[in-house]
Amino acid sequence: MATGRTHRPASRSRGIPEATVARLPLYLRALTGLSERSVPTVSSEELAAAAGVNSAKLRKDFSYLGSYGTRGVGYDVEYLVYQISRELGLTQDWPVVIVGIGNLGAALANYGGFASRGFRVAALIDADPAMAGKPVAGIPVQHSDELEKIVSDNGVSIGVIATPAGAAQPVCDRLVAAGVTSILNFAPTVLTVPDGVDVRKVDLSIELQILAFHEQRKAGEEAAAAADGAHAAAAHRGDSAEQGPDGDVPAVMPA
Amino acid sequence: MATGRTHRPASRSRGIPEATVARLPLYLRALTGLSERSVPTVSSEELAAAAGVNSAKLRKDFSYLGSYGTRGVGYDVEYLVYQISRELGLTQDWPVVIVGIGNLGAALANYGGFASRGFRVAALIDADPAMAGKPVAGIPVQHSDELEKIVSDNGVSIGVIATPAGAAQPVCDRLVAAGVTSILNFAPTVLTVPDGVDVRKVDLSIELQILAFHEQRKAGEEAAAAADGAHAAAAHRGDSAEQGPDGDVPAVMPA
DNA sequence: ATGTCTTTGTGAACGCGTGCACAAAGATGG
DNA sequence: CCATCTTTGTGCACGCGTTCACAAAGACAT
Repeated sequence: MATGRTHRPASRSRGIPEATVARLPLYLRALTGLSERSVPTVSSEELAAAAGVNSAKLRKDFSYLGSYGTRGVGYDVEYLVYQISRELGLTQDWPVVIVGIGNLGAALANYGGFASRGFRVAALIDADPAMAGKPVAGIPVQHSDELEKIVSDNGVSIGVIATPAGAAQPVCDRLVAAGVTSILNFAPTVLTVPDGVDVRKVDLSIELQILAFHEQRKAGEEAAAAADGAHAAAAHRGDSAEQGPDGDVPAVMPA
Repeated sequence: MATGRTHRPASRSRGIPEATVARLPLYLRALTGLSERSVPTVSSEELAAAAGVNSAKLRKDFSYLGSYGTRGVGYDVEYLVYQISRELGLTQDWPVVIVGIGNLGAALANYGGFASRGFRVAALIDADPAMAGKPVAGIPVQHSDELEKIVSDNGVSIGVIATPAGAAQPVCDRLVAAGVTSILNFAPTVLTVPDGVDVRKVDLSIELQILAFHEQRKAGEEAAAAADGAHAAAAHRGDSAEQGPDGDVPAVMPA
């Protein structure tokens, strides 16, 4: 319900699928590269390869935006850059605040990808009084007390939370109360926000855990050829024998 | 047939859907919190709320792992923590290397979420000779020349790339050649890897761009609601005044 | 034991995203 | 102007993921 809502139920806004929106930045980056190399036009096949997706998918994605290609030729790079930028809302300047200037917050403040794409770091905010005034990435850190004033004075609608987990929800609440309606959360916590506020989560350890799963599976497949010893964990499972308990064990449970 | 390893059908391993795997870390985190508070059992409804998902989805996810719940009671927290950890492969210790010790790399090295979840930072690697030997998060940075030796000596199978975009692909190639089979990529580039290597991408600016899209859409809806009858004249927002909800585009087509 | 109550586990329906395959559209050359 | 060639745009089918709704399973009280 109110937690981490990422999808749009009443998405009749323009009918652009969420999956497509998530790929638009990918296309935009590839197109920017082509633009810098002064490539005039690009085919769906070439652009798809540069963006790392399927060409049919790319064409379908673009079809949601309109017919911006020329059959037999391809897409005009500059025109497409403009169209996607406009669609993503990057033709305007979005002021963002970063809350929590630890290692990660500092990394974000220094990250060049923001400024170059329509985002402007309006302020850095930290709860530690010792940080106040200290410049990070050329921007002086301000104390949390100023949060509400900063948000409203700068018309900030996008906030980035890079605080420890415990501080995330209170910071989130204050941001929302001050007028922020989109939040990028790096803290390992589930944020609860009112309706109408978008939250996206980036969780470093979750990504690693997903990799570990696949890694384990790969190791298990390899071990399929080799003999495996008995494992210790005594799983007391009620019934059935169908699915093997884990990836490296045959369906038959040795007694 | 045994070597047919194309994309990620993921079906044959155990039939755990990819979407479910991606949520397991979420459940695990919620369960860990309950465990620390000595909560013995939890219902699907409670756990789902803590993890920020639908309870039906959670039950279905768990059903892929087996029948670990007790009807009328719920799930045993400790038991479930163990089962999910084992499923994700977190009962073993995964050595990881972080390549590119800039702001982001340092943040990752300091991130506590790694060590606490079965991951161990085996080494920090950077191409800058001036960084060599300098300790970050208590670990001395080593020079890129040592990459292959570090990976093979430590049996590293998971690598984290936090380099600038230009260096990402070469670093990736070297990691893979040295034996790494899972890569977490923070550089804004599409990595090309051979079959059998998993890549997950975390892209900060893409997340922001997706937020900007929704933010723009929200602003457009508000404007449409305010100026009800007429098709919204996008206020003085700097961009060209044509992003009405209907989706028609200016006829100006640069050739 | 029996009945009631709670909560799981899952069959089934539905919607979304993906990829195929091809017709339409336009460029290009004769 | 016509034929051919290239590339887009999309109808369609399929599979995955989500959600509903409910029967089965067990706890608990009487």
